Amino acid sequence: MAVTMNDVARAAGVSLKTVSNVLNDYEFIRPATKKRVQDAIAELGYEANLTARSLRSGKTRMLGLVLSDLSAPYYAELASRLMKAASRRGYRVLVEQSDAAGEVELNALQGPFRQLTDGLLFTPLVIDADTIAARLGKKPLVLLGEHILDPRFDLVTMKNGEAAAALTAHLLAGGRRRIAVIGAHPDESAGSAGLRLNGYRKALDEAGIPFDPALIAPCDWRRDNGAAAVAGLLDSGVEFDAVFGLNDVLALGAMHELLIRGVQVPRDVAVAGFDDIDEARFASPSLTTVSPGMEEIAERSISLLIDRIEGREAEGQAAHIEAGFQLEVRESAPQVS
Amino acid sequence: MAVTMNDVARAAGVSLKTVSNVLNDYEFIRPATKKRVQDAIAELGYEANLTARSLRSGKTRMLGLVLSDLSAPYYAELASRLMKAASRRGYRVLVEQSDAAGEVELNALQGPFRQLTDGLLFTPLVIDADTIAARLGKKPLVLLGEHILDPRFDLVTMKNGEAAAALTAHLLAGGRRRIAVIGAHPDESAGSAGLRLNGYRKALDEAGIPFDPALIAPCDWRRDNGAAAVAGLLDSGVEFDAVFGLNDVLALGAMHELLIRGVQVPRDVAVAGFDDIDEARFASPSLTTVSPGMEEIAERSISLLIDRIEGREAEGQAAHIEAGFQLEVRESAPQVS
DNA sequence: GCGAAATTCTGCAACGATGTATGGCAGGAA
DNA sequence: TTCCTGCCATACATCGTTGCAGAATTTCGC
Repeated sequence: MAVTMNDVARAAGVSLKTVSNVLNDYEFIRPATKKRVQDAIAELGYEANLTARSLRSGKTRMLGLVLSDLSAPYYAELASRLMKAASRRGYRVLVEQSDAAGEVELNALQGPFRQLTDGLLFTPLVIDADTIAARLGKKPLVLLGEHILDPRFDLVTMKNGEAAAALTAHLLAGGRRRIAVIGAHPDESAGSAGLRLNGYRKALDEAGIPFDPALIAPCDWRRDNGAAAVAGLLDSGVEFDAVFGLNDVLALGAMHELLIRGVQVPRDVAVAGFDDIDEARFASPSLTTVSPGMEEIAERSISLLIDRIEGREAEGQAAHIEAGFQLEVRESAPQVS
Repeated sequence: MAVTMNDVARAAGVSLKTVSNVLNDYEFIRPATKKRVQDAIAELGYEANLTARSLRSGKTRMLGLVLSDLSAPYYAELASRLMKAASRRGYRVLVEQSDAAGEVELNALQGPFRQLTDGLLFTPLVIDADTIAARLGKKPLVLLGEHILDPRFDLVTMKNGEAAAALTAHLLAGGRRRIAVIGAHPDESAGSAGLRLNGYRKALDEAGIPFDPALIAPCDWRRDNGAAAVAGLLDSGVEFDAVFGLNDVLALGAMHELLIRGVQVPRDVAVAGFDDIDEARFASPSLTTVSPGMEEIAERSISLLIDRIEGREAEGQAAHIEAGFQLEVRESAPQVS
């Protein structure tokens, strides 16, 4: 049986509550008493029981993180950073993989998962704003990414549209005129895919290049889909001189397929991605991409969520935070002077 | 205020304890009573308070997973699979990143983290068997990987030595004679690095090829280290016709550096890795590597740990489980007939 | 139709912490 | 001297659940 506060109290010759007060930095404790208690704690090796504390206080000091799949490099890096940022502030992160299943997303909002956490970082992929609003309890929620842009919810994201436009402009500046886009999600306009596609179209417009739907390949954001999409384009005979993967794994999958088919990158087809995962820098050729300021995203979303939890942030108005981005020009779509 | 068991009991006209019994599938409950309770639960939208349950029962139905860094692709994939396997059995996984810091590893063993979990999946990188034994409480512990081989602890791992030998033999069969090894950990023999290096030496021995220490590059298992190690080898003028990265990111970093320097893969230098991360298949050229049967590792380690927790597994003797492996021959070190 | 056994349900006391209310004891003001 | 205020410590109730022991009811064998 573990050491409890009662044991400490007995050993120190004080009441249970005094031990509690010492632990919680209560102001009015005589230094001598405090020391006696602390000595007893050290001697007995007492550790506070977090479960009991949670039951009594209603706080768990855990944050929930809901994302589709932790094995996707972008999410893995993000989760790692979020966990470190949370840890610095005395919180842990409990991850839930939704696999883009609506049921899991719903359960994360209201089920046992919610109970275990003081607040939620949520990347909704399936359910919509009204569903969230309907199921949302009293605990704080911060949305990540931006499948949902809604004044009711806090949101931390990045300048998807701007970044995609900048990347597209870079490809155009390199002389590319027929830029295929891989990973579009036709049914969804507010999500990252939609916003990035918009950025692409905006850049085309500004350059006076017509938009050709034949260049847009819809698919889920997985490496093998990127490869398959490029295979489809090549087989269908659509001409293109660049590929914009709406995220890095798509671009890398696409690049792999191009190289297998004997298409040279970047000579024949330039390739660009989005996310700047660690792998992009070490691909061959290295991948031109957008670095989304992930550290900023992690830091600010954790800060915002914890501020909400601890009531430091004014209620009533949702925060919409947009992290900056940076173009990482590498071999797959180099600068052309 | 949330709905409690008391509210349900009142609504169903039974005692608090009967509600508890229904929830816990107690055997002797009249079907009619059970239904009344279940209806009341449904009507009130009651959800069990996990914190209270944990306090009372001493179980959290959470498993701890301690690894160095979730953003490493191998760990990300492993964590994802472990979480799914645990979820199927009604457990959650709480991840702790140690960053290979001994202090964090110690705290995971005995601190608050331990309290929050019913059992631990632990990849120790710094602390040794005796330290673990000294700090180990009563809760089950399963070691992952094999930096520690000790009869006191359960261990789930793979045939590191055999696999490395098979991979080396494959390189030798391809006519390679000077195989550089990247990512050795000179101070540690029982860890994955040591075992894989042993496998390499064994294969060399069997082929009658002398071992050359100049070909062994020690470094931590990070992509940029792989690149730097190859750069070092090239600069130092050591001759080699193959690179064996002790894991995939090392191999991929190495391959990147080779290609940048104009060394052709596999013509001039073959490259092989270890882990078969998703990325290996889509690298250019695709990476020859060892697939470690990760699904088996995930499934069996979760099973073992939960069996221990629930007392299904006989105490007293530690299980040492070795998952199988498979050679994935790809472009970077192809089959030579 | 009786006692024993099986079934069904209940009350009480924990699990280990914290919030509230309050009780002493100083010392300074009245 | 008396009263009040500020400091320090305490007792008790409480968070929502489950284990234990036992009460009440039914079933069953003979």
